[in-house]
Amino acid sequence: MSVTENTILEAGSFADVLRQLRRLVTSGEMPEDGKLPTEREMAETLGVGRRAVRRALEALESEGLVWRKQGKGTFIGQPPDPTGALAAAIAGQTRASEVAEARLYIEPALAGLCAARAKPDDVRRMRVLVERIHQTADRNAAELWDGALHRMIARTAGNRVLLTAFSLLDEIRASDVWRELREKARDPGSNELYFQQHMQLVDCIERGDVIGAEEAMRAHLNTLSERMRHAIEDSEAGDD
Amino acid sequence: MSVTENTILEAGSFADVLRQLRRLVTSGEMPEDGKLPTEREMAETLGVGRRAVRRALEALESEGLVWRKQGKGTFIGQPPDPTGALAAAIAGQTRASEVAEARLYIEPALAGLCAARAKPDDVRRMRVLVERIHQTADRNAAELWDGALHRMIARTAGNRVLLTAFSLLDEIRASDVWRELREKARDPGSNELYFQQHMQLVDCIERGDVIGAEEAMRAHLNTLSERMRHAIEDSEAGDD
DNA sequence: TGATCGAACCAAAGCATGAATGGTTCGCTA
DNA sequence: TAGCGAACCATTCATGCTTTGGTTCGATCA
Repeated sequence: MSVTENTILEAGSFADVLRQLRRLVTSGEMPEDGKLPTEREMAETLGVGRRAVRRALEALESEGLVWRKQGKGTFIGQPPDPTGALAAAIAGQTRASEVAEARLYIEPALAGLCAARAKPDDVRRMRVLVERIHQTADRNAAELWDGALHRMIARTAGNRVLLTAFSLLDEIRASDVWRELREKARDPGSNELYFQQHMQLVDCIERGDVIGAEEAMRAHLNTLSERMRHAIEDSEAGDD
Repeated sequence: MSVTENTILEAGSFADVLRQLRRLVTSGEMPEDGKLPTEREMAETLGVGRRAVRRALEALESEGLVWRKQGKGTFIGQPPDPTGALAAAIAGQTRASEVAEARLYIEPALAGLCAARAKPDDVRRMRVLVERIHQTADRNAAELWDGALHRMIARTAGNRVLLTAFSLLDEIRASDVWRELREKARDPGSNELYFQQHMQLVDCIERGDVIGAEEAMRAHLNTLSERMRHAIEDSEAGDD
């Protein structure tokens, strides 16, 4: 942002509004749906023209802090991706085995492409995520970091169609039924193994080893679904 | 269908209606959107109770000839899949190379699963499609049959998540930009090669050869994208 | 002269209402 | 008992009005 400093001197209209709105947005207050007041309301509340409010919102939008939609409103954060609706639609119809199977085909492909295309900076960020997964004590939080790592690999692969397919899987996994399934499948003894697998995967990606990355991802997913399968069998045996 | 024959004797209401509606549906008449009259209209037109119409429609629906939706109506054929909207959204953002790449990962996976799960009856229908592709003189029509074969393989694979991913690809390929691209890439000399590849693919599927089916599909897609790439380069060279 | 403001208009989205339509239940009749 | 007619329910769609961001224009003031 190259905000002209002199405008601040002018009884503060635009820059003033920008500061106030930025504080409002970043403070994490506001209703849970993240919807801000309308531009007209803000203008009146802040005692300033609508034009000034719009300029401030444009700045915040370019920073990715808010997103706007004509006829809808201004919202905090990033615009929702259209994958969610589709994922919800098919989530109810799919069995766990189908999702695991699909992952076993799509994620190794993404890992391979990622190995071919990742830049040093990408690898560095992946290593940070691997660290976070391993160091986080709270397993729920660790799973969020794990998801972030897989998403990052998918994004770095640089194929939007496969990324959409992955997002579909990711959304299904994020649904409620799956979360509790994963909690059942949790096994503290496996953490060390997961860490080694993650490290091996990122190592392959770093040296551009496509086949190796695919294999590493496949091995990782296999141990995951193995654990999951055991948990399902146990719980089903318990239910009978 | 175990329609009780005696009902026909009773001045024919249900069985009579069923026959009339089946003829109406299979005759390929009706408006292009495939929407049938409302149940109430049909009942009045045929001079019969709504209940009889509903029973007939239930039979036709169980055969997959029509689909119905509360508040919407009764339609000929299969219900549309919800992938369309998402496909349209990402179609504009993706390059041809990305789609080809994604195909190269997803379709071999589907071919492999298909080889593992196809029943003799499925294989028989695939062979019919291969015949049709090869015997149809009109290349536009032949491409429709080709699409049908790939879709059938995807469906027979029996994984709904991967099927959704495939549908996404399929929708993108069906969009206008892609159709004209395929027309440019058309090469009459390749027809014999495509036929052989299709035959080899179905052969692998028939004998449950997972690896072979994957390889065959991969080889097929590679020649396709090879042709496509040449066509793109030629047209770009021509544009300069 | 240049920036800001207020007002008005445009286009996209939401919302409320009513009609159409498949899904369901009830009592009546032959 | 099966069919019929009627009524009611839940979902979907069409319609018109309102909201809201996007845009333009002239007026105002430093």
